Amino acid sequence: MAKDKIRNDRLGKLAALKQLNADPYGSRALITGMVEDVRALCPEETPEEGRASVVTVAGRVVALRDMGKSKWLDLLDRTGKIQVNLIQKRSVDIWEQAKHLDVGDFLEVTGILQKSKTGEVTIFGNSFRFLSKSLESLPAKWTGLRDVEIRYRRRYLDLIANEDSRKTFITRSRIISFIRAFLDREKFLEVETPMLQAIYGGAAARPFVTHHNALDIDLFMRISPETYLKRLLVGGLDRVYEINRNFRNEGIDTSHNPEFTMIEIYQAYADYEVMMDLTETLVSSAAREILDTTKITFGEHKIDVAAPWPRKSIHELVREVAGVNPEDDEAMKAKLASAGFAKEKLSGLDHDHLLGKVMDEIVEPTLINPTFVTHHPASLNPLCKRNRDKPELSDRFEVIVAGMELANAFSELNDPLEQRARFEAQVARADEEGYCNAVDEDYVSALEVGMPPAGGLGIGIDRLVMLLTGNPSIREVILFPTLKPRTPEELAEAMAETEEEE
RNA sequence: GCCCGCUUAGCUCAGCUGGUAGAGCAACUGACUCUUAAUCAGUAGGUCUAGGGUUCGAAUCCCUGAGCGGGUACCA
Repeated sequence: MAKDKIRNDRLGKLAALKQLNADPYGSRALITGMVEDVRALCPEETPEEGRASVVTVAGRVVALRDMGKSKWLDLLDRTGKIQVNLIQKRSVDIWEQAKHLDVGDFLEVTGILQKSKTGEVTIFGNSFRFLSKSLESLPAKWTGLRDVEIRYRRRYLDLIANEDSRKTFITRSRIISFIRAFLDREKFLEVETPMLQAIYGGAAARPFVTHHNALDIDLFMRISPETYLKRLLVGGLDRVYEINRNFRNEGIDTSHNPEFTMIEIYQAYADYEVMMDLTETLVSSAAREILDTTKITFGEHKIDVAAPWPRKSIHELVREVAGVNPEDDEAMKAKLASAGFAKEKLSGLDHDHLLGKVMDEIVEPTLINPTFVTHHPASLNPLCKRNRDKPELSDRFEVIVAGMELANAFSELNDPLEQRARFEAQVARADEEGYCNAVDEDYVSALEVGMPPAGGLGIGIDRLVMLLTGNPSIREVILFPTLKPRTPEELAEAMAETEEEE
């Protein structure tokens, strides 16, 4: 195969370099700076003899133009590309090594920084050193790498070949840094709470189960850090947040990955309305800081994340968007049926679930710009405070953008007696709702010690990054999204299991 | 889970109603000291996703499986 042939050729070059006493896998490079910074040092005019500045950079060769006794190459690091020229005459002693250069190799280059005749910033190399010899050819520079399966499984190739992808992940990192800086400024404390939990809760999702050998107990990968963060409010850490992974054992699609990054933020003495202010400020200022604009193109949609965002109750939205009376179950059923839903599926739904269905199916797809959807039925979330005036509703909101749930927040229930009662009701329905596996007595007894009223907020970081980078698929913003195993050994194993099942 | 689509050289892709596989780039050899998708001349490279079937003959048609993508269901 061509692939093996290339590898053998490169192994030959590796051996040749060793013959020349050159280490193909060099160590520490003493660079002048990153490519971007070095480029900025380049003088406009060619300097006089003896006054030129000598710089050292390191990076991967991504293009090689061979002209016999001269070679031009492009060196890439995270910040950009810089052109390098090597001439036999100027670097006689290492010219033999230069003959073994390939696209893909990492080099350290030292030379004079000045523009070429065509105006390109160039390092005219006096010397270079191999930092790493590549044994596999990179994807063709011009066509890039489009095969999504290779892009996800071998993300390093994607990052080398596709600048868009590289930018997406750099932006992701900057978004997270921005959020941390923002919350630190507001005197929030970043904390870490258990990912291995004996009792899981804080959301409605099925968990991953794992096993601890020494304790000989099953543990659950957390579906949410919520109850642990609120224990910290009880402990007096009155503003906390955690950015980390949650795990939900459910379907995979363009907005769901089994492990995903959430930020949860809890602020004592606040409520859900304070969290609305926080959410729209956080997101819109992140956009302004990182994108320099609040206007975003997302798939088909033009979205503006500038604050303030409209705040609408579920009842208002059902009335305005779906055009039905939210108190009239039959009208909602008729509406859903006319939208193509099977009547037999609708008959089993109670009032609260009917409302949820109308929201999910009819209202949310129409919400493109960020919208606070408020006052969900209290029965749907046992951790959420009831609305004072309408106790059948909760003081809660979700943020919907481009039809997708971006954030979820509420005033935290801090009455331990009501909390226990709601947990018990939930466990009784656990089979159908899958909300939690047991009453979390430890959490309830924490509430009995006393938890201040608080606003709690969760934002899906992956979805926020999707929004701010204009990527309509969550796999484009997760470096290594969950995929089925594909290596020969893994495949053989998977096949064997399939056969056993049959 | 169900439905639809995709899978051909290292990469990006052609390949019609079935006639035995092609291009560009990358690679290799040679020429070339200001190129930048370098150029020029030449060479090599394939289990057409896997298995089975129909056929004189299958990348192409049929069946089964795999991976990936999209939709749908599930996910308050």
